[in-house]
Amino acid sequence: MVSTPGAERAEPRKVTINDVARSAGVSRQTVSRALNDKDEIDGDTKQRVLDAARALGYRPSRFARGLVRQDTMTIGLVIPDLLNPFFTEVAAAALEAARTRGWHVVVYDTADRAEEERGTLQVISSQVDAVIGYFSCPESELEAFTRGMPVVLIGREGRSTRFSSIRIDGEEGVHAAVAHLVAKGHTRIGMLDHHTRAEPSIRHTWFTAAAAAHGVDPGAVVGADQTADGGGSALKELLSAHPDVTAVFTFNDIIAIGALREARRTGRSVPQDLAVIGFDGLQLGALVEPPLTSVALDTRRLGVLAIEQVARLLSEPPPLAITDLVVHAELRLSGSA
Amino acid sequence: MVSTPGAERAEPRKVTINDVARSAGVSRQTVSRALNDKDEIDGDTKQRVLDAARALGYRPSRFARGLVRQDTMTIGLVIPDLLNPFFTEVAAAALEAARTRGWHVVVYDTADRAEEERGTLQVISSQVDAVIGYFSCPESELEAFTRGMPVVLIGREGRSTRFSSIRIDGEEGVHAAVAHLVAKGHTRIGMLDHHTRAEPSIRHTWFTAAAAAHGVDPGAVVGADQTADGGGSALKELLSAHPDVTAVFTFNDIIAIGALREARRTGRSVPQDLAVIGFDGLQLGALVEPPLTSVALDTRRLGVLAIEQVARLLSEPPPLAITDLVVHAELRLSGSA
DNA sequence: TTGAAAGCGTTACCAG
DNA sequence: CTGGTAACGCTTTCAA
Repeated sequence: MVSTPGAERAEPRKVTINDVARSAGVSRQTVSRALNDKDEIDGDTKQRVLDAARALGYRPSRFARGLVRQDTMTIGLVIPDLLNPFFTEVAAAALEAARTRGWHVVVYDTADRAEEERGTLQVISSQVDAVIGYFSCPESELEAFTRGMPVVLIGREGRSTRFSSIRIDGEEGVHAAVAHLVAKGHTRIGMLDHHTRAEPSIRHTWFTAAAAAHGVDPGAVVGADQTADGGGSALKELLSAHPDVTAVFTFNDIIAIGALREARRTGRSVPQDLAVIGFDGLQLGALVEPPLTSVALDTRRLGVLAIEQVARLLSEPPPLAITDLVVHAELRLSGSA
Repeated sequence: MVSTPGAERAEPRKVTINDVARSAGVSRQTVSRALNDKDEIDGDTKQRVLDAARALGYRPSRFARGLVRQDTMTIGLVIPDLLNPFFTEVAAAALEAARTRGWHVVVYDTADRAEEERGTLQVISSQVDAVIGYFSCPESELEAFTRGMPVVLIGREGRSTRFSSIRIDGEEGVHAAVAHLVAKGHTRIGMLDHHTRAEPSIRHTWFTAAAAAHGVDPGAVVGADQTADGGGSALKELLSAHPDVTAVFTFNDIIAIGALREARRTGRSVPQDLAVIGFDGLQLGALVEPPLTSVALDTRRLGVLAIEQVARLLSEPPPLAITDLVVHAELRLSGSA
């Protein structure tokens, strides 16, 4: 939980521009000139001011400065887990895109907990000019906390027109993945979904549809934590419940990688004994053995699109033009299937 | 490069508290009361104000608010590459530690480029209350840009007392790594250092000393980019120059993982044909095959210590108490050596 | 319960 | 080249 802010302020009262002015025997404005490197100031005076400022340990207040020169954009980026490479990749792309615009990005990691998400939502509106995030709370709540602020949702459909959202469309990709497995002769395909808070994931829906389209029974599904360990345990569970499964599709690459490792541990070779296809197409997938086949999307594009959409929202008055922002995920074949 | 900030402001002039007051037919203070949920206000009035605020799309200025209630702490976290899991782990820990204090963290990814680092330094002082970072520029420059602000350096010795720094001490760990390799019968041990900007890395120094202590020739060293691909190419280069090498120590785990993959590609089995020991002890090391042996440090602790040190700096007037902040790295044996 | 006035720390705009 | 004055948008204090 977010504790009382500012509990640990520095003891000494803040040194202001006035203190520096007094100490240097000049006026505030002159101090301002010296510090902001204006040229309309005498060399000696400037040096004297700079010295005084340094001596006092003066640092301009970013609030006062921001108040008068309204030229700073700060974006809040809210993600459930920075250690999940998917979000790291998105965040890295967003940071870069923001940097080219001179924008600052405050990152909030909610540890995938509703409580932290709410805490963040609570404070964020007074800290940033716009929000990009992967939220799991209901839209009504989002709405309440972000009123009047541009919000871009990633990996989630925005049902209200209040929010922009960037959709991840993996329907065709998942279809292709199942088709590939079927073509390879697999007739029993399982899925390691993620442990959802409520409903099954959309990726699961895609899987079910694709399986049905190929006459495959989509019944072998277990939930997994979104970690490699979670993927390992889930695979174990899946195989013990459905020993005839010879291929698995997973909610994401992290889970797939855990499954890969579990398969290895139990002496199955991949893809011969068990084929594995993940989702996300993380760079990480290329580092494991065998390299991971995945329904891959462009995480970089996701981050960049989000920043671009914020820019659009900022310059365009509501209501939102209903641009359909989509990142498509496509099957990328590699060693694991 | 960081472009002109705020180039894309919203067209419509900002709605202020005064606009809301006028629209609701009350005074500023009443609006303030309504929005801040004070109880000294009539229910109807409050509702009317809230409605007006929503209708106008009003959002309080964080600068004005920050100016009057000085209770927000924002830390700048500067790292060379968020996609490098080492920094991701440190960042995640720092974010979490900051969150428990109610602090906000602005993350800057400098893409490992001096130019971006300078750009960041340039703007950061007017955006945050303290800085935590992995910098490569000279201290004099750091000093100039962060005057009067608490600064905590990670993974780098602070030579001046102007900065706090958290040291990574891997001397014993590297010694143990070399000892382990020697005990396994390796007599020709190479190192994949990182491509440094200037001098060889301190890790290389540790390696040289450890090798000497064990009567091993430490001459087989090549530089590598800090990526898996970089590690792969570097291993190729090392082995072609020194075909008798049977074990390598690497600057970090990412490079080691690349080396692992390259070894596999060229048909060498690890650790039989080639032993590999990395540095950092990333979680990622447990996902590759074989699991990576590494001189491991507690990245989480690094991030947490940095935040704690900022807190200390904030409450303690300079000059800095010379606390020696260290994170020790120790050999963690696994499959690759 | 509400409003008027006084800042918070800084920079912009004019005078001098 | 320098200083006075007026914002910037908000909250706090004190009266009404």
